[in-house]
Amino acid sequence: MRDAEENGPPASAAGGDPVLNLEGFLPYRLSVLTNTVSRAIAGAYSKRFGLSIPEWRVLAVLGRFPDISAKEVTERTAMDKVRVSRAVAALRRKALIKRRTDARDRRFSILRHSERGHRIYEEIVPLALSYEKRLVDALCDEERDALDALLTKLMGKARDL
Amino acid sequence: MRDAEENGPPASAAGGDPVLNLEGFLPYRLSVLTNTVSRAIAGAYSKRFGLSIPEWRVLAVLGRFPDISAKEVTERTAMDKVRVSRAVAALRRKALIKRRTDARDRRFSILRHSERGHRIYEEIVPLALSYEKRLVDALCDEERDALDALLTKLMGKARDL
DNA sequence: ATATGTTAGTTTCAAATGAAACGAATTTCA
DNA sequence: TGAAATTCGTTTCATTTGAAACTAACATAT
Repeated sequence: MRDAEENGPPASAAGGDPVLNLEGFLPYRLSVLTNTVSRAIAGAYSKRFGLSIPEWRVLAVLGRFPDISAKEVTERTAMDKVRVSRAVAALRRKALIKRRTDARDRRFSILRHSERGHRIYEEIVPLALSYEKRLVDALCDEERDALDALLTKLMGKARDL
Repeated sequence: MRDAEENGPPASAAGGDPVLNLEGFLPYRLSVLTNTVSRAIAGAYSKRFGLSIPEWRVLAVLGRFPDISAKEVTERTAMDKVRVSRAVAALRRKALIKRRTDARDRRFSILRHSERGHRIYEEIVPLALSYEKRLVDALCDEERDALDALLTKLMGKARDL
């Protein structure tokens, strides 16, 4: 690797030049960690089951909350409605979920696993949980609790800004 | 909101049906937090300076490590070489960075801010740092240290899997 | 009832993305 | 030497993405 000064001042030098230390910058570190984790998990089911990340997320949330609308899926997955719409369309094409229409308000859909979709879901869940477990196994109990609290706190703050 | 049972069993019910609690699933929580944070920061400079996220990242890493190659940019930003190539091309089009060729090995580029690029960088850095500061202000000193250690630990583990 | 406004979900279109193929420069090894 | 292999960076091409426009269903107000 070419030589370049290692680890200068963290935020601003004496002269006043502001410098951003990318390696220590929280948003950047979060981004790298998240991408690494997401891809690892996606790799576990995308090839084997032909599911995209949005498709898996919809399947996952329907596993826990059957018979909800696409609207509620957007709320529970933090994906925008276009992504959800396309993921739902793809899952229906593959016959992994079924859609009814809410009789009380016919704008709403009612989504639910198909038989096959549910079986696939039940195959993937242990893989996902096992990955999470191996990841979290690097931490002791106190660290796990701390992580949980930190993520909750940061998420709350991030939503405000 | 339509009613749907709140918070069932965390991982697997007595019957043996595996269930994934998306709200508590670490990879998912990381993803939501990261996207929220990234968009908030991007909003601060994309409109005002017409920079995409990859472009800003290249500018940021060149602020800290001037005169590095595109290859080294990929290593320091965790972006793939196609993204870096395009971000570099865009920044050159906007005359925000300059490119030379390494005389010792003419496959390597040598990248550096232009005058204008450096001024823009110096305008954005305080915005980015201020956002990070407000985010981290939700935490006390111990929590900050804990967060730092946790991210380092998780990143190390994630890389292995 | 009719108009106006709002909401759920889809489609369109232009931009972003990444895998794979590529060209140019360099290194390796016979 | 010179042929094969490797590396940096770009380009091609097919897919993914999201903002904005749209349709259909419902709500509200006049």
